[in-house]
Amino acid sequence: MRLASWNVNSIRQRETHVARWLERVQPDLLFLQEIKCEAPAFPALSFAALGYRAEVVGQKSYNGVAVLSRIPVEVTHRSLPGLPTDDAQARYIEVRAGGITAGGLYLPNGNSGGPEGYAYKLRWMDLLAGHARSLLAAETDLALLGDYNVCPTDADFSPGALSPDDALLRPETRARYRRLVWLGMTDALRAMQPTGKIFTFWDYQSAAWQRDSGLCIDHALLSPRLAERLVSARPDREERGREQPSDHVPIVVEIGDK
DNA sequence: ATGACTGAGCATCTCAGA
Repeated sequence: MRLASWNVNSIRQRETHVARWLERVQPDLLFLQEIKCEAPAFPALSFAALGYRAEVVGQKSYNGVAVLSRIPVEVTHRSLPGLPTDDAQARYIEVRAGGITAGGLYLPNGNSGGPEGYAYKLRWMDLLAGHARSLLAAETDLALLGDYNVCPTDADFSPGALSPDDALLRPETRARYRRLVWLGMTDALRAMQPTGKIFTFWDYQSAAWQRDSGLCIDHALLSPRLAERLVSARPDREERGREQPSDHVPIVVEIGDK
């Protein structure tokens, strides 16, 4: 089973990038973040032509997540369980597919909106950990993948790419990411490459891509039994070199058969 | 010293991204 995640920074700007990538990589599930549109504006037809159906949790202008699948899926959640029902931010979608549960997430950045904005990020991470804990308690084969907006360690960003007090690397942020890992989840990218640089994002500014000044903020966490089936996990850096790319590249995780 | 990126939207500027 091939799982993937990609923050596309507007699906309408990246429609052809995504279509070509689906043809090239052929994932079973592709989770998308920052689609930046409501469901009716999602270009579902061009993906349907390639054999992928879309489940969309849309939002105008900001955020927005979706999943494209070439296998049957049942949507289990369209928002993170535990958030207030009036929370309008489209950041979570979860499906059952191919015998596993897979959540696609777009975690709040936390640098905007002052102290409230950062508190929202931490609250979101607390709820994510609580949700993961209950799924794992029920022996669910679980994958949580997406744009976490967290650099877990100092190996996960280039020197100078972030200010020292950035919300992506504050101790409170990292502690909450570790709490997720300590539930028994395996960071698939790091399991495949324990040391050295792994980047999934390069800023559009300051020639960050040309200088390879990047961040590792897109992650795939796997429950214990899925981790045992892990075959490969990698960011697809090729996509960052294209014309008018997203600032993030896709991550691809291969899970072997049971 | 200067300029310095991208996307969306009740837009020619502001907000957000990270």
